[in-house]
Amino acid sequence: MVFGHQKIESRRLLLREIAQRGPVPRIDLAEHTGISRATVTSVTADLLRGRLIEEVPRESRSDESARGRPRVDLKIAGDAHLIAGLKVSDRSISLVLMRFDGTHVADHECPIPTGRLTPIDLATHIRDGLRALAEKAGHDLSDISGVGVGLAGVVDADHGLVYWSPSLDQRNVPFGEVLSDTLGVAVYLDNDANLVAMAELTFGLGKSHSDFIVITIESGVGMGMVLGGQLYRGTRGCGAEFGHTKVHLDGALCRCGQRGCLEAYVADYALVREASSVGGMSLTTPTSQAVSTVLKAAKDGDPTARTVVERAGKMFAMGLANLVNIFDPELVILAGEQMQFDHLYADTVIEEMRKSIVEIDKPAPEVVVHKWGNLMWAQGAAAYALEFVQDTAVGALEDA
Amino acid sequence: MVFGHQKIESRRLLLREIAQRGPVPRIDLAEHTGISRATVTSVTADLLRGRLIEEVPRESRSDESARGRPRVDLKIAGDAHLIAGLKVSDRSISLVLMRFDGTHVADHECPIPTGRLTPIDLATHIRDGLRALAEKAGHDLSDISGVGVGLAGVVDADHGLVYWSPSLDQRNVPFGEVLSDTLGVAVYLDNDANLVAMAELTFGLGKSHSDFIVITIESGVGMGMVLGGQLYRGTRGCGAEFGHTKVHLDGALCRCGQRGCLEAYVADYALVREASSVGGMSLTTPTSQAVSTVLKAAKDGDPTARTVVERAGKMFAMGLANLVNIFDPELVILAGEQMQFDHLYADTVIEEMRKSIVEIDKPAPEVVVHKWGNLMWAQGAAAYALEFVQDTAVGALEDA
DNA sequence: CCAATTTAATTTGCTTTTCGAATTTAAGTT
DNA sequence: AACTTAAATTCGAAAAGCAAATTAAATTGG
Repeated sequence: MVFGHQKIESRRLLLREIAQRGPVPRIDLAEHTGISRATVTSVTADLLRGRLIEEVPRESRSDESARGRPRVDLKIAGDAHLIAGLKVSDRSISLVLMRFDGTHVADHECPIPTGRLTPIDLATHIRDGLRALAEKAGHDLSDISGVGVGLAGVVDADHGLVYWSPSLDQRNVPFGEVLSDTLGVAVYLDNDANLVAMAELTFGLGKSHSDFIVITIESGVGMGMVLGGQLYRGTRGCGAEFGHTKVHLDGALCRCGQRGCLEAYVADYALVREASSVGGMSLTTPTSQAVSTVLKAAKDGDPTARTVVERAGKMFAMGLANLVNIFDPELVILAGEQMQFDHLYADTVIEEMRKSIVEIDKPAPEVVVHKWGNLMWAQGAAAYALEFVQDTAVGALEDA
Repeated sequence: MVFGHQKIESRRLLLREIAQRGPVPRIDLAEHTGISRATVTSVTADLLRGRLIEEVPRESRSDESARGRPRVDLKIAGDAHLIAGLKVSDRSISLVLMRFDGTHVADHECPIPTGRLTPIDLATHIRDGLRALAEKAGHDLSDISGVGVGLAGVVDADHGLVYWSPSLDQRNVPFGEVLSDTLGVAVYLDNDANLVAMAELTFGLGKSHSDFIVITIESGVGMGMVLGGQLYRGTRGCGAEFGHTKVHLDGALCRCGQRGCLEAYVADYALVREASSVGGMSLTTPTSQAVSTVLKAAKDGDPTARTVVERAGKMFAMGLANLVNIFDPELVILAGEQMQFDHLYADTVIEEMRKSIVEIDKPAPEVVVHKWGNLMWAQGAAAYALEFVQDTAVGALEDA
């Protein structure tokens, strides 16, 4: 048939719908998908038989009539599969384990040597981390149905190919393959910039929005885009390089070697560099501490520090405004874990952005700040893997 | 059925495929779409019966064996429908008439009063223009199956609503409705920035690329995006405002009232303004002539003019690089009709852009310059309408 | 407490759509 | 003229989904 096996297609569609809407009765599924009630009954029967979903009694609500046959909610069967997600950063790996319904099972953090590793070494560290993670929950590595992996650098997610990553000592590594060989489990690789967007799409505001962008600030500035309910990756797989968007002609030097990058004004190292070179501040302390010093000085009214911090805010607002002007999203999510960057998330910055976007009668996009924890990335990786595991599970359903 | 009437869906799919690939034999259609040969035969039979496509003898090629039953090419039946496209600009309307297969029938240009018009007035001018256009080809307005209309401003294409346009004296006009009432023909409205992208998608490089951006320079700077083979409009329908992307904090004043917009450095009025305010050039002549003067002076080595023009180029390169960094497209198309902007399309500018994008192992996106004629916009509008006419025609096919 | 009512879910029979395999068609080749 | 090759068509069967009818599970009212 045209669209592959169609029955599989509607199974997939309904499974996704149930995953997204949480417990939901059949009649609502029919309503929202446009599939007839008869077919919903038959398809959900298949899913129930395969133990991918389960029926749960519905608690009565005041807003719906209590008469008639009561609705029966369907939800994803949490125990159907285990999914892991992890992100590799410079000195550690963060991991989470979740059930098929996205609920949290365990998390873990394990240190790795700093600097570049061989693919085999990194794969081994990941395997050890996953084993420890599984053990925490009384499981075995082989119980896991899929592992999502986020890696900094340039990654071709479709082919599991790593063009370049700060974590690896080689270029053009088929790391997806290496990893799944090492683990004996299906591995889904992606650029880490996309992970937070994925996490938002699956567990966050994606439930109610289909076009949004997510900005993350850590050491660098990252970005993920969701367009039409789908993660958009560029064509070369190198994610959206918002941090290296130019905000000043021949401006400040960026660690990427170019000039005028947004990152060169707002990243931690940029703040410290400026404050120490211009002001009398001698900052020989490590970066993270030095940043706090600069921010505190700015708050306390030190004029140099204040200028530096204010300019960072203005540049950030300008970069954001450019994004909004180009994409016209419904929503902009600023995600981060560190209080360090509060100055970029400040109302004044957002106000500044609003003033820089093209005005029309419709309201400007909503801006929300999400302070996620450290596991945000790993959870996004798991969300990414979850999609594949869902599809695989649907494909593996036997016919009656 | 799940996806609406499926037969209609496969008819639509095959018609699009034929439209895009030009004359193509059935077996290739089956190959490319994944539809079985049996079904291709039956569906194309329907399309043939409805006279939407026709069989043409295939010229023999050296690269395919001449044995066996020869392939029979299918192509869109040009005479099935007439489609018009038009764009409203400040002092005239440009129109084209094309056949169902996209071939040119006639074009026309008619002046309109400058300044804002009432919706009814503008609709009347459009009707008159269309009548003149149809007459040129020996047709009547009522022979036209669909009209695509491009309007500057903020347009909600899905609802035919014009939030604001420099051509209209009112806001929030349901202009699509007004027009189709006036014309008695189906009207499809869109923001003009999208039209060139549409034209490229349908008649230009869209045949071989699915992710690209199109930049247009006239008086302002416009942009259209094609992502995944589809035109991307923002969520508020206000097109991609590349021209009002900020390239300098608190920079030059733009006619939109904000500061530092790209347009404020590269648009015609910006060049003239700078050259006259700084240099000794007194430019009281009309803008288009003044621009030529500045450009000529720059070429002849006048230092002031040269600085102005060079900076425009650098700013443009920076804006382009930002786009590439964010989208990572396969291709960037610079489209324009006026030789005036050659300085922006120069190799040095493109080279400058290449130096400002994030480097990875894969090659940078291709950049091509398309010097289309004045009718580019109108043709894009027609291409937009063509899609709808195709779908309508498929939907109207009677069953055997 | 039982009949009527209401609403959700399921079953039944049928239609639509597509496909695979066999067949036909239209050429070239020997 | 008989054979080969490859495209297109035909034909019977299977898949998938739907509408309408039916069944199920609750509340409400007398």
